[in-house]
Amino acid sequence: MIPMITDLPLLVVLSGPTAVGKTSVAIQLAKALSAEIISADSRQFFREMTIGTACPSLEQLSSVPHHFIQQLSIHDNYNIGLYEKEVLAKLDVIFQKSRYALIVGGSGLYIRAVCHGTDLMPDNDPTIRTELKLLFGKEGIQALQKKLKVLDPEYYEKVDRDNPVRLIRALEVCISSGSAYSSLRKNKPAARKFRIIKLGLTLPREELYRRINFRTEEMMEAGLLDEARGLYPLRHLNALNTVGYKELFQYFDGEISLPAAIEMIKQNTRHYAKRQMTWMRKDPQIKWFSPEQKADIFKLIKNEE
RNA sequence: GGCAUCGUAGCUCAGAUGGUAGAGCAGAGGACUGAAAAUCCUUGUGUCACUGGUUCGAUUCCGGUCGAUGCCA
Repeated sequence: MIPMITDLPLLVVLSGPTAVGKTSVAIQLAKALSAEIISADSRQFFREMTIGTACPSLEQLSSVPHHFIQQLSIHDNYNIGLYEKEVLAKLDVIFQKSRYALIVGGSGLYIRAVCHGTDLMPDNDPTIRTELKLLFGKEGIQALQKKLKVLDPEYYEKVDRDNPVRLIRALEVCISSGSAYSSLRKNKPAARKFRIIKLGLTLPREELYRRINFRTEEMMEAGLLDEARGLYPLRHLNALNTVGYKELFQYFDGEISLPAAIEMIKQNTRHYAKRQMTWMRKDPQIKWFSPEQKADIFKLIKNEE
């Protein structure tokens, strides 16, 4: 017999800009639903980064089972393809125990990978990327543009051509797969064995910015400076190209004063929150709430049944 | 008190030998399928401190006022 649609378990997606208060809402919600939490914060994956990523506290982590938190080292290479696969596997396990699972985080692309799916792409050979970076360093963006125009004229027409990261990604796929990047991008929603409800937390801009400033000060008091100093020798790692760390590295370099670095952290966090909102606003499925509306959120989820 | 310099976009500052002005940053908007807390794009009208004068025309020149800074007393 074909299962009724409502027999499918429910994945509750909770997103929103940084510092909006996702963690505490998520924990209360998870308790109320007996759900486990999957993190979708691409920097909370790394165990070396705790204070600067506003990682949930030990009490918070022990009050509800969490997954995909500090499970990686900053030395590991990770990407959304792996994340999608691993989260789907984890959800299979969670849904054996519970009708609900909660995925919480601010990394829109990672959430998209779980909900919508990503197209299958060849595993990337790191040497290709290294070579492309080298080419970019030596000959500039034009060299990448020229290459892409030949290998994938269709994508060349639509990409933001001044964006080296995007050009390099497209090129590495073209080179390692032997076919055009655009031909692999199907963008078809993947089949999922669960239903999805998307919730977003938001606050008026001013209030959010106030919270960001306050949280930055809290991080400094909690010892972010020491955490960053310990990671300073590893600053070249991608995971450390992160707000809260890169500014302090500049301070260690003697480029800026400590107060200036702290101001930069606040500012760059605001920029980040703004980009998150731009991404999330685009998704019409997200139902928006303020972090205080926990009861309304709970009611909405129950109405899904 | 005297002398000097300065007062231009939220901030830091450019600039026009007189024809009402422009950058960086901030702010705002946007893009983004394996680096995503990353990366990239778009967006600048403001009594040019105030007030008289010269001039067809002044924010630009001259005088005064106020404010800031520095030096001298």
